[in-house]
Order: sequence, then C-alpha cells, then structure tokens
Amino acid sequence: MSNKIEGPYNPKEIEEKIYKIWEDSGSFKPQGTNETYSIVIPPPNITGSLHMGHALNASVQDILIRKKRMEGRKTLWLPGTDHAGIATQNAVEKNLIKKEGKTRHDLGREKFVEKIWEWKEKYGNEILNQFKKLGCSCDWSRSRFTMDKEYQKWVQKAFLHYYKKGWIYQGEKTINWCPKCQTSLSDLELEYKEEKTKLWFIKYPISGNSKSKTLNSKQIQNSKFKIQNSDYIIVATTRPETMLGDTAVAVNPKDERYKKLIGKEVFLPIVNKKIPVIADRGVDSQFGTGAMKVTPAHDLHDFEIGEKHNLEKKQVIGPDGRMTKLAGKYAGMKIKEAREKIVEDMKKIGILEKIEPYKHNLSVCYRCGAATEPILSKQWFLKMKELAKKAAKAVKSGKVVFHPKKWEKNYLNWLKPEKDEPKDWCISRQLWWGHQLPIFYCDKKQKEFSISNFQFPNKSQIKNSKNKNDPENLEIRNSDLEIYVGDNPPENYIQVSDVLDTWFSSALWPFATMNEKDLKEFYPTNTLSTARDIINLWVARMVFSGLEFTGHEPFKDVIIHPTILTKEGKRMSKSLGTGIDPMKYVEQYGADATRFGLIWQIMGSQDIHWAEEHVIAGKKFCNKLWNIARFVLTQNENFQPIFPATRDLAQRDNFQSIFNDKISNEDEKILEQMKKLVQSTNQNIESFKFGQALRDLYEFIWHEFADKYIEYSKTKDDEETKRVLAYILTTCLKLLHPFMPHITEEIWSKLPMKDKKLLIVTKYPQD
RNA sequence: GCGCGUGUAACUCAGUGGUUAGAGUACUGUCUUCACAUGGCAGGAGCCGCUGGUUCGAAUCCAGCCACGCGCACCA
Repeated sequence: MSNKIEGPYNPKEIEEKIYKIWEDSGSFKPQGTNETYSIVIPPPNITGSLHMGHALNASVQDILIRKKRMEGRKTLWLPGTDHAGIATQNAVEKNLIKKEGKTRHDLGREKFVEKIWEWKEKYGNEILNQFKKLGCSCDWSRSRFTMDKEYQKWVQKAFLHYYKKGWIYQGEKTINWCPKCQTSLSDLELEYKEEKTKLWFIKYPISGNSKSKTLNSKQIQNSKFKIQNSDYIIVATTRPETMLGDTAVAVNPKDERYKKLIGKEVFLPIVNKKIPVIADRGVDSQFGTGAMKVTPAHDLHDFEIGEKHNLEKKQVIGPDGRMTKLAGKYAGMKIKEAREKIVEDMKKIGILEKIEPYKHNLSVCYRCGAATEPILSKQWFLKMKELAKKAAKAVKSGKVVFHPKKWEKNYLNWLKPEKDEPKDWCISRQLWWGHQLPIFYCDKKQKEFSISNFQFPNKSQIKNSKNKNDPENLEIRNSDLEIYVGDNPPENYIQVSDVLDTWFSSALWPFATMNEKDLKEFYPTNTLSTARDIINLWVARMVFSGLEFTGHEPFKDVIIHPTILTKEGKRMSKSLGTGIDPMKYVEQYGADATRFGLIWQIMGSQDIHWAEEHVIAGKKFCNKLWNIARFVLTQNENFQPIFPATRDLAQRDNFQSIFNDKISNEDEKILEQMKKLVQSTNQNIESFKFGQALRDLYEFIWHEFADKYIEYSKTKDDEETKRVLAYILTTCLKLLHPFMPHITEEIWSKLPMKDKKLLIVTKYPQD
C-alpha cells in the first residue's frame, strides 16, 4: 500500500478496500470487556432494495455504533431481515405471474412457499449488501431472519404464552379485509385516500304508521306507489349496496325528531323485511338525516352497535368482493355493479330521496392500495388492554424516551388503554407466507369437518398437556376433535392454515434475535432508530412484547428520524416513480459523500426535502480533507503527533507544556477551537443532533483549519506548527470517522505512526 | 372536526429577543501561486408568508389570517 496521498480523492478504489479491511479485522464483532452498547437494525423486508429512508437510518445507527466502539464499549449492531408476510407474498406471486403466467393457486401452498424461500435465498440479503456498501459496521455473523428456526420458537412461545393467559381468542367480528390480497388486516395496516363519492338518501317506510299500515311488499315494489312524507324515515349512506345487509336503523336517543319512532319498525325496501329502529348514542344527529342504517357485517362502527343491541349480522358481501347469496338477485355481482343496480331499482320504486356529492376517506390496503372491505369474519385476536397499559407506562415513566419527544404523543395517542384503545389486535392473516398459528387439531372420528365452522375453545376449556415430555403446551382431548396448542404437535394433527400478522413476529425482534448469552450481554438494547410511520405498528408492539417476555423494555432511546420526501415535498414511492435509489449516489459520489449528504440534512425533526447538492458538497468535502491530509503529511516527514486530552488543553499553561512555549496566538486559537469542537461533537451525537455535529465539523475543518490555520502555517517553518497541524488533523479524522468512515480510515492508514490501530477502534476524542 | 409541523436568498436549509440575517448548491467576476480548479479570493442576491400586538429593540414572543404538509377522528 502506498503511503502517499495522491489526488484527487477517488472513493471507488478506496471504499471497498477499506470495508474489507474492517471485516477481516473482526472489528464489527463485539470486542473487549467494557460496558456494552447495542442496537438491533430495523429489519428490512426481503422484497426490498435500499431506499433513502433506509440509507438515512443506517447512517444514523452507524454513527452511534462507531462512536461507541471508538469509546471502547463492547458494541453490537445486529442486522437481519423480515419475512414481511403480505409484501413478500405479493412480490413473489407477481413475479410468478410475470415469468410463468401462474398464480399461487396454480402451484398450491407448499410449492408456492418453496418459491418464496428460493426468493429469500436469492434476494433476501441484497439489501444488507447495500448496507455494506454504505459502510455499515454490523456484526454480519449475527444476521437474523424473522423465520429462522430459533426465531420461530420465540414466535410459538409468545403465542402460547398469550393463549395461556386467555389473551388470544378466536372471534367473529367485522374486520378490515383486503379483497385483492385476500386477507384480513389490522387497523394499523390501513391507509387513507380521499375519494369523491355520493351520499344517497334512502326512504325506509315506517311500519305501523297509520298511513303505511296498508303498505305491503308489493306496494313498495310498485313504482307507481307514492309514499307520503310522514310515512318513512330517511337514511343517508355512501354504501347503498350494503342496505341489503341492514338489520336496524339507529338514531340518537336525544334526537327529538325520531324519539317517537324508537322501538318501532321500518320496512327494508327491496329486501322486504322489517327491521327495528333503535337508539344509540354513537349516532351523530348532525350527520345526514340523523338516522343511520346499521349494517353490522360491513362496517366496523355498525358492528359495535350491532353487538350492543344484539342485531343480526347479515353478510351480503363476500371475501371475494362480490355479493353473496344473501344479496338475493344481486348475488354474484361485484360491489360497484350491485351498487348501480340497487340505486337504479331504488329510483324505480321511488324510495331514493336525493343524491348529494360527498367527499370522504377511503381506507385502502397498505400493501396493494386496493380499497379494503369491512366484512364479518372469524379471526384470531390478541387482547390489548393489559399490553397497551404496559407499553404506555414504559413511555410515561421515562423508561423509553422518544427523540424528538413529540412522537411520544403519537405513540400514547394510539395506546390509550383507559379508553379501551387500541382495539384487540387481529393477528391472523389468510396468507401462505408467514408463521402459521401453532394450533393443531385432529379429527378423531374422521367426520366431514369444516374448520371454518368450528369455534376454537378458549383457554378455560383447554388444559396443560398431559404429556410429560411436553408439559408446556396445551391440549384438549374430550371432544370429537382434539386440539393442541404449542410447538410439538402429536402426529397426524393438522395445523390451522392462517398465519400470524408479520408484526406479531417482528414485535419480538430485539430479543428473539439473540441467543441466551447475547441476551445477557446485549439486551435490553440501547437505542432504536426508525421511521415515524411504524411507531405504533412496530415500536409500541416491541415495547409491550419486550416487557411481557423479558421483563425489560427492549430499548431506552427511540430515535425517530425525519422522513425523506422529494424536493417537491411529495412522498417517495416506487409506484409513483418518485423514489430515488441511494446506491446511485454511492456509485456516483461515494458512500461517505452520500452519508454526508444525508446527515447534513437532518436538522431537528424537520422532514427532508431531498436535495442532491448536499451529496455533491460531501464529495467536495472528501476531496478537501484528502488534500488537507496530503499537505499536513508533506509538512511532517516525521509524523509525531501528540495526543493531549482536550481537558488538558483547557488551560493556556497546558498548551504551552504540551506544545512547548513557542506557541503562537494562531496556534492557541485553533487549539482552543479544536477543544470546543470535541466537546460539541460529543454533545451533539449524544443528543442525536447528527446534522449539527456534521456541520460544525465541516465548518471547522474547511474554514478554520484549512482556510486559516493551514494558510498561516505556510508562513512558519517550526516544529510547533507542524505538531499542531498533525494534532488537528488526527483529531479531526477521529471525530469525523463515524460520519465518513472510509476516507478517514484511508487517510489514517497513511499516517506514519508507530503502533497504530485501525481508526475504527482508535479512541474517540473526549472532553 | 381535533391535533402537530412548516413558511427565511433561485433551490435545500440554519439562525428563536440585541451590531450590517447565515451555510451548502446554483450564479457573477477574478486567479492556474509550489495541499486542493471537486480549489482560492471577491461579489450579487432576502418587505425572514400576511396583518396586528408586546418591547427601547421582533425573523425570533403573543394573537389572528393565508398557504402547504402530516397524524388522528369521521367516513351512516
């Protein structure tokens, strides 16, 4: 290796070489016996390639890890990937359709899952390799995947634990259903899209009213029949087609207009059935007509009202997004089609009062963007009350701290256990890819048996296993059907086909990734850095999972990094074509320049309107640093920097004792500034102000050191000046290393010093 | 509807009571002098969203308004 610094700086040659040196040296592995410091990486989906948010987050974590490592802490940054249920299943199936023209159903579950595993082997680590190109100092030997065998055991253990507590139960509720992905979704997996639609006002004739006593279904069907004003109650709806599943009309008990109708019945037109008028405080008298049609099977709010009033749940829309048999003549139609037909029919009968334009938010699937459909479905739920309490307490008590603090509000706002929020978590998914629920059954009598009609027992009906080898698990043996819950089912038992929500397993990430020895050393972890959109989806669930299964909060500090938007302030997304691949910058300007550009833009909690010019600035800065180093080296043939603690530099007397008494005003000034920079850099990193720390370093190195001191040094030719030059350079390299690791390590390697360690493990300057 | 955030140079952003408001990028002029032209030096560029208030003094504090973004709720 040449010890000469030859310009200009060319990252391409250097970064890969340096990375290999680090890896070969074993520096990424935890070293020494000092206090530990650990971070688990938010595991990216195996579908993914790096996006700007990943690159930013990786840079943040690497800064922390590298600084702590240089401080001598026994440091672990644990990497890995997430199987990402829906996202991966969709990606692989899309690929399958494109390449082979087959859907997953053509292959069958087993073969399709095999395909996904092949995909995982092929692409699963691609994103981690991109982290390597950014210079991330993860301990790759500890890389984990959320479907590793050991991890799977944790998932089963967690499920069984909750089941035994009676917190996991099977229930039939109206849940969010994605007709495209063909699975249930939790409330957090919805996104909202504004939709311009209409509000249809429909007349429901009142039964028992003097004038409508004579009303019969034929009359209602008869388009010539005119209903008098007082003979009906008008409801407003955005979903006219769901009226087929109405089982009540609800009004607010305080609403004078409808008071006398409470308890009476109305005719449900088209269906020709009587349904009751009920009173419920959840009805907003201000909205529409103040009377609301109740469709428990197709609206989450209506479902709750239905439960309260014991209403029938009539499912008229199926999981395929088509009308069911119960929809009568509309059966088999798609929702939109049925809507048009029904509106047409209502017009004919004369029960459509009016149509108004209306704007509302449509809930869409966060993975495929299709409009979700609330449908009645048998799913598995996890009771949230106690867990939410725990998670809320962890933050309220200050054991888990968000940075910036404002995100705590977001977190607590979702949890609100005193308000019975969040609602119980729907943890089952009708997917093929993921952790299957560890529930097994055996049909003893070999009868025709439909699992979908079977209500699984809850904890009180199910007992600990009698099997002495397997006492942890649960089983039930006294019915025609034997049930087993656990991880070691008896032979010939069939496993429930549903899989767990991918977030159920990622909630265990901070500890399920560690073996017993590592758990003792590195858990709880210190810092978690992630994006704000998964605060509830992931962070909250990790907190209560950690508390539930280990008794500890899984981390202390949670950094919510800014979101990177396009220059126009739009969301970066692949589908919109607004995404930018950070690897492009790594290729073009180098990893250090890319990291510089990213970190430069983290100021406070402001979202970032991505500006490439800061990456260019990073590249220029690399070159500047490169040339500074060359200059200092040519001045110092015998490079013998001394390394005073900056503490000692606080005293003028000490400058002199360390740098000899020939020290000049310029020397003193730069040393003083250097001392302050060491302090502020430490403080800024410790308080997660990465952008500020980097800007200060840039400002000092370029405008104080290079522009002023180096220019001054050209007028001098004495040992003192050379030593100051050497001291400032080496200190800057150390301070800057966590931000721009490759170039600093490369320059460091060229300094002719004795007994030199790699910079990555050299002591970080401290005040 | 409730809440949060933002609005400063052409662009991306710092600055949160006190000289003449800063940086990076872009722009203009100039210099190849021996660390660096991915550079040096010099320079132009801003009713600090609008209106009002507090103050000796406001980009900064307060109120209202406008614009944009985000979260939650509603979404019958």
